[in-house]
Amino acid sequence: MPATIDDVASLAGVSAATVSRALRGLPNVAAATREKVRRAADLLDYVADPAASALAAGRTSTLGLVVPGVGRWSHARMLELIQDVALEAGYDVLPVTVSTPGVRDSVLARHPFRRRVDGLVVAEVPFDEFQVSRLAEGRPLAAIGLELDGVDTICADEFAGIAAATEHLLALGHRDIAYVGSASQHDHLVAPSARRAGFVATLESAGVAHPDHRLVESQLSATGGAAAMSLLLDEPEPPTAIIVASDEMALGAMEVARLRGLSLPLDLSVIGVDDQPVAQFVGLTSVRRDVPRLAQTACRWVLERLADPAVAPEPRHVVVRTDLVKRGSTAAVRT
Amino acid sequence: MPATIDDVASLAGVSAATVSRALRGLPNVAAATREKVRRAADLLDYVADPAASALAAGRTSTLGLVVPGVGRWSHARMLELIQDVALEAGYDVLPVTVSTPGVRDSVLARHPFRRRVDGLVVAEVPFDEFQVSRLAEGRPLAAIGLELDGVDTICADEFAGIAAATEHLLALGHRDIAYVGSASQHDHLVAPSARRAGFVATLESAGVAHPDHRLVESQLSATGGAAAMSLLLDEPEPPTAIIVASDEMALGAMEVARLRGLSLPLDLSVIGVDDQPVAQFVGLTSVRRDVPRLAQTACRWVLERLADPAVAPEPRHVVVRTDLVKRGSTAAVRT
DNA sequence: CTGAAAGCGCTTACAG
DNA sequence: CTGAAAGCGCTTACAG
Repeated sequence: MPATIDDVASLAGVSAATVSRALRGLPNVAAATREKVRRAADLLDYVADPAASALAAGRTSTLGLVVPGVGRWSHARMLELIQDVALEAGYDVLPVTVSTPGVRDSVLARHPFRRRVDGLVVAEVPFDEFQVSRLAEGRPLAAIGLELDGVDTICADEFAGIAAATEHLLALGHRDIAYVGSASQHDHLVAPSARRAGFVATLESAGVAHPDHRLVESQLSATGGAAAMSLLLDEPEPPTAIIVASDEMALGAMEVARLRGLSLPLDLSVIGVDDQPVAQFVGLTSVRRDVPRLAQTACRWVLERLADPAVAPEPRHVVVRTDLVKRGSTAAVRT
Repeated sequence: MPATIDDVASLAGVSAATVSRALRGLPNVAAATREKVRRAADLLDYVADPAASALAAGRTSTLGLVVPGVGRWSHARMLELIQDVALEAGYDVLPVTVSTPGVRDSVLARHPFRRRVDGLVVAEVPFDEFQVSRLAEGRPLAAIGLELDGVDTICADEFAGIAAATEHLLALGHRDIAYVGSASQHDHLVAPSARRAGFVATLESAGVAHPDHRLVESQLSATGGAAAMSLLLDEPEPPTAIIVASDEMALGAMEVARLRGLSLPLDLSVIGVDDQPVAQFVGLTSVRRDVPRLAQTACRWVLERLADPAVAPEPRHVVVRTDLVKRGSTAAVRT
């Protein structure tokens, strides 16, 4: 049986209240007392029971996190980054993965965070204002990649990123460009619509056509990229360049293109999104998103509001710049 | 403020004890009473406070999970699968990602599961018996991909999988084969050593050489595969076939090979591990691991022991078969 | 089948 | 700076 606060108290010769104060670093504890308590706690390998603390204090010291599966590099990274920031601040993180709209609804119905977390971060999962407030139940919440009025939001400048990618291809002489976006369109999800809009707007202002069959939707995975590429290559006249919504997709797409006998980047230019480590290795041109910035900011905002409920009375909305990293996967169009 | 058990009790006109019993489906509650209580709870949107339950019952209804980061498809899948099984049984999952030996040691020091979980699953994170028992502190634990005496373990037959892959290449006439394994070698981690052994043993029994420079180690990611491939292709006489330890690695490796002007599979045969969805799409020959079986079994074992501490007094050790799925990325050696 | 009461292990005003 | 005491919201023997 693990030691309790009373064990520590009697070993240190003080009251349980003093142990509690000393160990949590509260003020108004004599330095000598604190030292004595610390030694006793160490000796007994004491850690406060989180359930008892939560019940007594009315705080769980846990953060909820909603992510759309962790199959994608950027979401796996977000999970790790948020866990790091939270742990640093003495918070656990309770992640829930929401892979489909069905799961999302069952999550909403099951209240997985009810009384379980003090605040939460929602990362790129399609929720509207109402659903998000149902999840939060009055607790601090920050959203990544969502457009929501009442809560803190941070997202990458997806429009500018894809616009830059499109311009890059135009500058290389491409006039038949395809865009493969995420299949999970949603009013409040920033990426899918902003990217698409960045693509379309750039082509339009250059006077270049963007027929519907050049706008494809697929899963944000290598498999999804491979599937979309197959589709595009099945057409009588395939595009000369393609922008896909993640680097994973790009890898899958490039592999299929090469399987089909295309020589890259001569026959086809490819651009991904995220600029995850592999992009540099395989020379993939990619729209870099500052994933650490997105994840850490969202997490810190929640911690801030937890520490001081009066901070930033108005919801914060930040857009983080994206950068096009040009590499060898894009080249001048074949003439 | 969310409703408490007393709110439900007074609304239903019964005692808190009866509410507790009725809602948890315990026997010895009149059907009519149970119905009445359920309606009251629904009306008040009541969910029992997990902290209070945990404190009173001495159980947290939470499972701990240790995974080595979630950047890899198989680990992300395991997280999802285990979450599903656990939720089904009324348990939450508290995952901790351990990406480096440094993090592993700090996890051991910080007791992240102390009083926080009822049992735990450890998936492919290098722990020895002593460390695992320190984590478990007497609670049920199951390990995936680890060779440990005192606890339930389940792993894929990595030796047979890589042996089959190697035989396949030999049958295709390859005599210069490279193997790229995981950089995280560890006495108790099954995959790295079993795979390597399967590779070496198969070549030896066929009388084929396996010089040291054909045994490479790298990260289990597309980046790691790309890096290893670069290394191998820098040699004066590159191998004609390569087995890499994950499908992600294979994608990275193939991309680099093609970038360098090789034509696949004519100039180079490639085999991955896992057979994740993308493998089928890009025609990658891969050693299929039954990830759902691994994850679900481990999770169920823990739940079983939680339900009945007397079950299976002896630790269980199961090895799950692997299957080589042959596709177009492997072909006869060029003559 | 149901209820009253104790207790789980903490934290937090309140006194001193 | 420290302690005694109440209380957080449940569950669980124990009685009936």
